[in-house]
Amino acid sequence: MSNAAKKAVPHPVQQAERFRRSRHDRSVELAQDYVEAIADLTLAQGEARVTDLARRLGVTHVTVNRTLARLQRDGLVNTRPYRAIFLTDTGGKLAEESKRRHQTVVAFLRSLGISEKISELDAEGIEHHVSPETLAAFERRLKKR
Amino acid sequence: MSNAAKKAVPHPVQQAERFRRSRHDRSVELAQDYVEAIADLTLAQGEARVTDLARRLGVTHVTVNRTLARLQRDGLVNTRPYRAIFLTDTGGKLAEESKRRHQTVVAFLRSLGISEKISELDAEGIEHHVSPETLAAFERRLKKR
DNA sequence: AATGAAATGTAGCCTTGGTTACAAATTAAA
DNA sequence: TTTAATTTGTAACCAAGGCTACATTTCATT
Repeated sequence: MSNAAKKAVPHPVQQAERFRRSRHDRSVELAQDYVEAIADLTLAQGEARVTDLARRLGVTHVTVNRTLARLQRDGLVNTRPYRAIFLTDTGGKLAEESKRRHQTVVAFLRSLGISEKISELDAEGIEHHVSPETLAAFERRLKKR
Repeated sequence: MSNAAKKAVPHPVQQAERFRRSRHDRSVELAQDYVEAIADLTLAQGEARVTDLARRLGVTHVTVNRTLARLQRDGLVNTRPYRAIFLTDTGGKLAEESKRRHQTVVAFLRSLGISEKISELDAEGIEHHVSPETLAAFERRLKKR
């Protein structure tokens, strides 16, 4: 049975597509978490330092360091040894977008009667997988009542 | 070091907690995707084979192979060289739970007016981050109209 | 039963994201 | 200004999850 398609399985290719996207999402999540944290810290204390990020993200400063190198490579941040970290324009935009998305998801969950704590917790994972369409639906719902 | 806490930042520790959880979630996602796929395939064709899984998950058979080794190590599947893959009791339970969660999330998104395609796509990413509380809220909402 | 195709396994490499241990630079205090 | 503490950087390791290339097994077909 080479080419004959007698599988009773549901659309293997499309399935694969889904997993691929969800895998790709994962690679962007970290970047979003970082730029968001950097934006917050910069706002709150004037600058974002490696140690702050480490504490905030719950990892060691080493991990932060190497991740920042990648983010710089990808054009999201500017760093110089022993200096504060700054977002590039691209990074800044990503941060804003992420923050907005995060807030929307949290507000939406809250509107379903979920506690603040759980809303925040779940949103952290969910927000990265919400497409523009779904985000729009959330916002629609929030306005509508 | 240690005890001085004079940061103006919002609850760094709790923040870190969130990230930690979301990181942990990621490590469980793959397992869920695999057991779900194995359950589906077994149901649909009587057995789950490496190649099917590879096609389904959009990765090479090599990746599937090594992942299966990990799943076996973790007690979710039973595999023997050149044989079909079977779920353990634990694996089976996880698969069912995952499937139910997946369906609920999809149904919930659909109920918000989101297209089937997008619902499926987003659910794939979202479902892994939905806590029992939130899932319950989704179900509540689905029943309530 | 022999042979060729398909499935499965293995070796070895890559990137990401995490770690500890140690080195160097910066900052704060004596 | 020297010294001590803190912050940042670097080296070297680990596991997970991808890959390609090649070897082996199984299966189908003649």
